Amino acid sequence: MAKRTKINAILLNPETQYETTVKGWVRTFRSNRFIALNDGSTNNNLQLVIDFTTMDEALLKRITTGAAIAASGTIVASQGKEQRVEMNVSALEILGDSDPEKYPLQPKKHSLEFLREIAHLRFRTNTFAAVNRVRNTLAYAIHEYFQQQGFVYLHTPVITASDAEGAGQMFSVSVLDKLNPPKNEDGTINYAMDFFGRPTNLTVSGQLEAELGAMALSEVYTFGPTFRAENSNTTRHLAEFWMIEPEVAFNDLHDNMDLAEGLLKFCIQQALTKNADDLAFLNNRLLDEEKQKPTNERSEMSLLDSLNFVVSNDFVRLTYTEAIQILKESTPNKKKKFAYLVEEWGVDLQSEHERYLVEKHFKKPVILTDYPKDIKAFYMRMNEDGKTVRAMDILFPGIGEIVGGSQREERLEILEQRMDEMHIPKEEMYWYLDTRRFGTCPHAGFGLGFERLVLFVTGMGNIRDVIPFPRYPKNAEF
RNA sequence: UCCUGCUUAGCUCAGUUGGUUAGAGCAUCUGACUGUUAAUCAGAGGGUCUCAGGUUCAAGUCCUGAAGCAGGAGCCA
Repeated sequence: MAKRTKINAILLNPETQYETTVKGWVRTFRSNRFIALNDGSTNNNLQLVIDFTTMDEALLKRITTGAAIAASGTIVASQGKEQRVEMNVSALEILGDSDPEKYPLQPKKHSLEFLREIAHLRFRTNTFAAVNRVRNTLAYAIHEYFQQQGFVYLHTPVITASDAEGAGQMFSVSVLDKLNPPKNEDGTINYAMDFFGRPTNLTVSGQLEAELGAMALSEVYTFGPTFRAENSNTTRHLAEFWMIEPEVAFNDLHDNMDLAEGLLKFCIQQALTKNADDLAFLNNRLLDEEKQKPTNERSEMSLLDSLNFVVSNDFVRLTYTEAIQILKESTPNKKKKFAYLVEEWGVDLQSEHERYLVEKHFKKPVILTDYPKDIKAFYMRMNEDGKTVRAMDILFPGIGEIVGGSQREERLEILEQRMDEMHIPKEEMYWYLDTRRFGTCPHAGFGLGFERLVLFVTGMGNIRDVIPFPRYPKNAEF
C-alpha cells in the first residue's frame, strides 16, 4: 500500500474528497461497519467505514480490537455526529492479527492498577498515550528553555565511585562473582579485583559533577536517569527516575528561584500549547473521577484551570522561619489536627505542613527558602546568622516537593567545616573541593524531578503511571 | 520500613448471622441486526474464591501466617 498519512494530519486537514492511506491499531469495530483507528499521532481516532456486504468474510473477522491494519480510501465528511471526517475504505489489509480471546485490552475503562500489570500494552490506551505525548513535550521543553538561554547540556556519569552524594541509599555496581567474591585477608570483599578497582554505585545525583562543569562553562544542566535504592512505596517515588539539574556560576538564591520558576512555567505553557487535545482528555478523565468523590473532597480547580493558574501567577516566596510562624498560628495546629504539631523552630516540615501551606493557606505554588542548616545538605551556603542555609524547595499542590535546590557554599573553609560536622570524607572529595580552591565563585542550582512535573501536568495520581516502565521495590518487569 | 484496607470469571465488582449446584455487568464465542460512537438484541461457554495452615458436621465467609496490590506516613526529586 501507499505511504501512510498520519491520522493527526487528516483530522487537522480541512479538505475532503481525497485519496489516502492510513495505518494503525483497531480500537473498536462497531456494527460490522465502523472501525475506530488510532495510530498514536493524536488521541482522536479516525473512523473507517467499510462495506461489509462486499468484503471478504474471513478478512472481516480479523478486524478485532488491537489488530494492526492498513487501509486506503477516500476522506469524506462524516454522516455521524462525533467526528468531522471519516474514510470510505476501498482496500484493507491486516498487518498483524490480535486474538480477541487473549488480548487483554477491551473497549472499556480499565483500572490503572490493572494497566500497570500490562505496562507493555498500556500505551494503547487513551490515557497512557496522552500521558506519554505530554511527557515528550515536557522533555523537549526542558531542553528548549535551557538552550534558548545558552546553557550547555552536560552528561554526568551514571556510575559513580562517590558515596558522598548524600541523597539516600545507592544501588551497587559490580561484576564480582556474588557466590564467591575475592576476599581480603580480613574477610571483607576485595573490590580492588572489581571492574573499576573500587566499590561503585549508580548515581543518586549529578549535582556535584554539574558544579564542576559550571565552574568553566558558566551555565550547565543535566537531564538523565537517577537511582535511589530507598524502600519507598508511595505515589511520588521511583527507584529509577529522571532528574534535571541546572547549575549556574555567579547565580545567587534569587536568580536560582527565578530560573526554576521560569522553567516550570515554560514547560507547563508548552504542554498547554502543544498538547491541547491530550490535556483536554486528561482534564475530562479527572472530572469523571471527581464525580465519584463526595463534594467536599473534590478539588476546587480542574486540571486545565490549575495549569493555567500556575502559568499566570507568581509563586509565593517565603522563608522557613516565616512558614513556621504561619504553621504555628494555623487552625489545624491550634486545634491539634496535625499529626505532627509545629511547636519550635528547627523541626523539619512534614507533608501535612507543606500541603497546608500550598493547598490551604496560599493556594498556589510556594518556594520555601533559608532552612535550618541541620536539616539540609552540607553543600548549601551558610547564611550570616550561622543557623540557616540558602536552600530553596518548590512545593506544588498535590505533589509536594517538585524542586529542591540551593546556592552552594563557595567558601573553602566553611565548606570543609560543614563536611567535618556532617562526616563527609574530604579526602575522597578532593575534586569537588578543588573548585573552591581554584577560582571559586558564588553559584547555585537545583534538582527538578521530571516525573513529578509530568504528574502535575497530566493530573495523574501515581508517579508509576507517568513513566513508561516504572521501577520500584519488588518491580522491574518489562 | 511502619499504619490502614483489599485480593471471588479475561476486566470491574456483588456474595446475608458460616449452610446444597458461587452471581451480575462488561469482554469472548454463536446467531440476528446493520450509519454506529464503549452499537443493539437473543443465547452459550468461562471459577484451584491469592497461597499455606487451623477452628467446625460444614469455610468465599471465622482464626493464624505468607505473598501481592492500593492508600497514607517516613526518606526525597
